[in-house]
Amino acid sequence: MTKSELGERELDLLQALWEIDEPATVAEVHARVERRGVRVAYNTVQTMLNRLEGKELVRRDTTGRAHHYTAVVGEDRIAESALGRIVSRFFGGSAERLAAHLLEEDLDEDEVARLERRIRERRREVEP
Amino acid sequence: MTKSELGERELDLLQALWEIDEPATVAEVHARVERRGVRVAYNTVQTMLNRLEGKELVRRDTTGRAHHYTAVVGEDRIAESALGRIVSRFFGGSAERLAAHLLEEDLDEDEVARLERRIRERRREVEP
DNA sequence: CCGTCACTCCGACACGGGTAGGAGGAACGG
DNA sequence: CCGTTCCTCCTACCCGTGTCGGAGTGACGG
Repeated sequence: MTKSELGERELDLLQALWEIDEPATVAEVHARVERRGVRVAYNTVQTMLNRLEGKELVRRDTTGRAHHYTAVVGEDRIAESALGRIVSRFFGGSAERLAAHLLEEDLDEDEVARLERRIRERRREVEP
Repeated sequence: MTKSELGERELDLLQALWEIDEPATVAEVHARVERRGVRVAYNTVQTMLNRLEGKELVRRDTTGRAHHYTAVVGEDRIAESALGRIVSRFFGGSAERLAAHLLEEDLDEDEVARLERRIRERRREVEP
């Protein structure tokens, strides 16, 4: 059970780690999030990274002068759990209803067309 | 700009108001959320309802002994904004990518089939 | 008329995310 | 060798959500 309800900043840091995709120092993570337009102090990054370690969402390699952090959770898991909350709260727990909502409210014609093609392709794989 | 980032409990209360769909008292809202399985004190409901009023997400009619609260925001708006955050954080701002994700990860065959039909129906409306 | 009840109001506290300063120590450049 | 720089660690504070308790008050049943 993904206990989450991660804050925005925490997600920013995780995202930085996912992007870097290898053990990264505080400085590297900090640089990354700042380049994303998130203004935050170096120490703040460090603190939150350590807190994330406490939640076991991040692992820390303390060998060497600058410690290296790695995300322990994948982006998929976090995305899925965030999505799950939305689906269960606003769409009666039905991903299908969310899909229908996207269709009606958020996707333009071209996007719908591509989605349809995707569906057909998928059918070919599953149902030969 | 929907400033939101509403808490779970706040959403519970809004949802209760959406469901009741008419000016409701604290007692009514409380009863509603409790029946949903959310255990919370009457006073907590009152406090949060008043805080929601402060955020102008809820309006209060103070005529009469028991005040009546009404949601000022629609469920759609809140859902859309929550969804928007997910989309921009995890799907590069593209609802299409979210749809693709649902297709690959969350929908079963039948659901996909129904979605496809929906798409065709939509096409008939838009493109006669 | 009086006790009880049903509400509202005000105040309080916990917890967690967010933010950061300052101390202290290791390393590095000259 | 020495000052500067780069990190870590510890500590601290703010704010918002979540959670109530107790006081005060108007209404209502008997």
